Amino acid sequence: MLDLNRLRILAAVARHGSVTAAAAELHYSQPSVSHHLARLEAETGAQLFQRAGRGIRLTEAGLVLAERATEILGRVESASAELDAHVGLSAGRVRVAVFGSALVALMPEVSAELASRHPGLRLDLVDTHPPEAIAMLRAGEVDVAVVFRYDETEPDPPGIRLTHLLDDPTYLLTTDDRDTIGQHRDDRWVAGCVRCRAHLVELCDREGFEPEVAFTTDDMVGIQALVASGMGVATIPGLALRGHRNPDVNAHEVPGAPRHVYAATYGEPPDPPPTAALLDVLTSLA
Amino acid sequence: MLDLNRLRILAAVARHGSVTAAAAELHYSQPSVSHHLARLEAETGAQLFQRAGRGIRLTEAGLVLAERATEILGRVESASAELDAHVGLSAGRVRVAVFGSALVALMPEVSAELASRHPGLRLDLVDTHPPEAIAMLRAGEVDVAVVFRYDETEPDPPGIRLTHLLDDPTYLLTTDDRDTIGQHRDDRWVAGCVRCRAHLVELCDREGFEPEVAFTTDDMVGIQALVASGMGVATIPGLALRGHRNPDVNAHEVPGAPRHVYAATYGEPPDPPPTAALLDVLTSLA
DNA sequence: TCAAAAACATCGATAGAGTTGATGAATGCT
DNA sequence: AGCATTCATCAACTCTATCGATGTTTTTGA
Repeated sequence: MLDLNRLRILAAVARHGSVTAAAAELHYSQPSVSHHLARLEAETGAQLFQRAGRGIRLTEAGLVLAERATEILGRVESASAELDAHVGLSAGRVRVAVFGSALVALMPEVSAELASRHPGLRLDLVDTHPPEAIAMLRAGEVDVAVVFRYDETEPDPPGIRLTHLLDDPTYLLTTDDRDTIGQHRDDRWVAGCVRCRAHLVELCDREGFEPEVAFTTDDMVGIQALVASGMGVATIPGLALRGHRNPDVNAHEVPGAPRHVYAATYGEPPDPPPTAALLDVLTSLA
Repeated sequence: MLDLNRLRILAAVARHGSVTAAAAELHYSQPSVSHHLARLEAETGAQLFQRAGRGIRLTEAGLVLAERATEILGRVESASAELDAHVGLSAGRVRVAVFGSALVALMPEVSAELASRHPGLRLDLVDTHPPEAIAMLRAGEVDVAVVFRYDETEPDPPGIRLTHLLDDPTYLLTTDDRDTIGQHRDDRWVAGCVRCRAHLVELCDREGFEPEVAFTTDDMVGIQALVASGMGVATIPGLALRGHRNPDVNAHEVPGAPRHVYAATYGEPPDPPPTAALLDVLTSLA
C-alpha cells in the first residue's frame, strides 16, 4: 500500500523539479527526501525518476503518479476539513426519540436554541414511547432518548445513562371545583397511555379506591375534550397542557405526584460532541 | 496529515462494526488495531468512536471519515493499478526526435513493431536535425533522439549515451555509368543539408578536388529529381533511397563513406521502461 | 443468580522505519 | 581550471508499530 507521506513528497518534487527545493518546502532534510523517493520506487516497482545532469527528472510513470498523488492529497485535505467542521459542531446530526407531549411542549424551543448555538447541526426527531425509545437507543438508531417515569425509585435501565431534566406535575382535569382525586372516587375516568393509566390507578389507590375507567386514549387533546363534554374526569401531565389547553376544563395540580423526565444516552462517556451539545440545550431549557 | 494505514483500518472497522473482525481481515492483532484507532482520534482531535456495550460504535464524525476514507483508498488503489500498467508498458509514451530520412525509412516499421509488442504504448515523433534533436533530448522534450554523424571519431556529446543502430552507406547519384566520385570532378553537384554538404566536400577532397555546388536542398525527393533532370550529380544516404527511389537515376554505393546512425538517450541508466522498449525495437530492426 | 465467553483497552518488549548530519560523486557555471 | 550546486550513500539516533499477555466490562447460557 502506498504511503501518503511519500506521495506528498513525490508531489512536491514534481512541483519544484528538485529534491532540495521539495525538502525545503516540507521542512525535511535533503537526504530524507531522497531516501523516500528511493523507497517509493522500490515499493511500486516502477521507475519514477531518472538522474539528469545535476538534477532529477520524473519519468512518464512518475508524472502520472504525481498527478494522482495531488488529487488524492486534495481529497485527504478536504476530508480533514470536513472532520474539523464536525469537531466544531458546524456539521453533524443528533437523532432524538421523544415521547409525544415533550415533543410538542419542549422540542420547538430546543430546536431553535440548538440551531442558534450550532448552525449546521441537524436535529432528527422521532415520536416514541419510552420503552421503544430506550430500545432505539440501544440499537443505535438514535443518540438521545427523552423519556419519563413516575416511580423515581425504579432502577435505571442497564447500560443507559439518565440525565434528569424536569419534574412534570400531574393535573386533575374536571368541570367543577372539586380539586382532589379523593373527591372524584365515584366519577368515571378518562385514561391515557399504559404507563399513565397505571399511574392513575396508583394515585387512586392512595385514596383507597379503584377508578372506573370509561375511556382510554393517547390523544391529549381528546382527553381534554372528553372531560369538557362531561364524560368523566382525568389526570394529565403538565407538559400536555403546555401544548394544548381546553378552556372548558379546570386543571388542579395533584401535589406529590410528578412525572420525572430524563434525557437518556447510551455508551461510555464522554458523549459525542453533537450529543453533548443537545444535552446542554435540554438541561438549560428544562 | 492523516495516515493511509489508519484510514484503511478505520474503514475496515466501519465495515465490520468490530475491532476484532477488522483486525482479522487486515491480519493485525486486535491491540494493534485498537491502538491505531486511538491514535487516529488523537491526531484528528475528533471523537470517532464510543464504547457501547461490549463493542464499539462509530460516531457521526467517525462514519463521515470512514466514508471519505473508502473513497480515498479507492483512488489510491486505482493510482496503483495505473502505475502497474505503466510498468507493464501497457500504457505510457515515448517521444522521439528523428532526422528526416530515418523517419520515412525506419519509423513506420518501428512504430508497427512497438505497437505489436506493447499495445497502448504511445509513440510521438518529431522530425528534427541531429543538433536540435540533441538539444530537445537535453531539455527533456523527447526521450530518444535518432541522430547520425559521418565522423565516427568525433567525441560523444557530453551527458548523452549513444547506441549504434546501423551504418548507412552513401550512394552516388548519376544519369550515366561513371560510378566513382573522382570521375565527376568537373560536374556540377546537388547538395543536401549542412552536414551532408560538409560530408560531400570531404569526400571530394579525398579525390583532390572541390565540388561545384549548384543547388542545395534538404528534400531527398528533390535531389533525385534534380539529378534526373541532368542538373548535376549528388551523394545521398541510403536511407533516403529507401523512402523514395527515382527510376531515372543510377545509384552507386560509395565505399568507405558510411553515415553512422545512433539512438541517443539522456540521463543515467537504467532507461525508463518505455524508452528501453523503444531502444529494443530500434536495435532489433536496424 | 452465577459462571464462562466475548470484546476492547492497557502495558511492556522488540523489531523496524524515519530523520539527520557528514561525506562522496557528478554536473554545470564562471 | 576552480567552485558551487545537486543528489546518493552511510552511520547513528529517535520514534513508531507490532505483538503477546493481562485487566475490565458486558453479555450470554446454564
